[in-house]
Amino acid sequence: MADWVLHVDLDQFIAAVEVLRDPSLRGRPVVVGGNGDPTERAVVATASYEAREFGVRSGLPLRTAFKKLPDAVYLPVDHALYEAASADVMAVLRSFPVVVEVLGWDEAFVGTSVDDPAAFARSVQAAVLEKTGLHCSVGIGDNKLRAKIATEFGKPAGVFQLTRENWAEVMGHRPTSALWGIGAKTERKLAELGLVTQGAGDTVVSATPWVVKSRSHEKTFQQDLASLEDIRREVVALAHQVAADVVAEGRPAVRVGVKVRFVPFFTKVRLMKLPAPTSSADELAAAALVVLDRFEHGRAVRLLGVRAEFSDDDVEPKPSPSTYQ
DNA sequence: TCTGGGGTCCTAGGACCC
DNA sequence: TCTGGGGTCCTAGGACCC
Repeated sequence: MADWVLHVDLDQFIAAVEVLRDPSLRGRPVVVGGNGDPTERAVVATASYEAREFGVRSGLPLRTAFKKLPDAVYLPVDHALYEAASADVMAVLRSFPVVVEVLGWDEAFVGTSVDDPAAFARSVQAAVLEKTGLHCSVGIGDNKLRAKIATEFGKPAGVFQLTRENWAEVMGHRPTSALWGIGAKTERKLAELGLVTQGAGDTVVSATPWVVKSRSHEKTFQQDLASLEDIRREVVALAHQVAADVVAEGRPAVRVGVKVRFVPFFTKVRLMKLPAPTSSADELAAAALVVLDRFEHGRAVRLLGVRAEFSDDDVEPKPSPSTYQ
């Protein structure tokens, strides 16, 4: 028996959940994003494989997607539905004798000790499909980084194993941005330095529940805001939404931040430590207005955001090694 | 028909203290 | 007569991920 890290990732998760709700969508190009109105300021959250064939992918402006694919089905984002589906999938994973570390709605690390990880991965896929109707891909690795990267080679609905043995063969010719955590900017910097890739990574899969460190709400306005009066009103409204999350979290906020995206597309963030921790909507709104006053105003505003941050001190201690299997 | 929303982590610089 | 070194707190910004 050997220790393995599996990375389980649902295939086109949001689109797949929408197809489960409405099976008539199966096989059609489905695009989920914003309020489902492809003429609004919003971007694609997920596109089905049928839509991806036409170049519609996550992050693309909905308006651009609509130009490429006017006949696709456009749907609004339904967070509650995806959260419920995600919880079902995680429950299936936990039904195995493994440690599950949730990474997001549609992915998790699974730590296990088995002789045949590929066979185990297949049984996980079969269980997830049977219980939830959703397909997933599984990456198998000797650490988290390799497992995470392996998943992409297994999509869709497949299994791929990436370890010290085949790392150079599989990854050697790929750009550094193929690594998890390396994006376009870092890739460019590394290329200038001529640096090569390597596969050192974290092997500990932890079941410790994720503890949120901040809560935020932001809003892109369909029409830019010109008056300070409108801006202040929207900041107060966002602060009240954030306060509701803070109350639900049961921990007071210790910092308040305001994000302003000015026209044409220029974003600034200001933060302030609160004089005392609070969960009060009025106090958070008042603090947000104080922070708002510290911006240089004058340009029109296309987005506003308000964030509340929690103290690091009340976060649980690190998992002990005994949580590792 | 330009460019969402919700997060985390890291770095760097200034203020301040001993 | 001119100012070291170390530490912490706080804020701004960058980068990345889903």
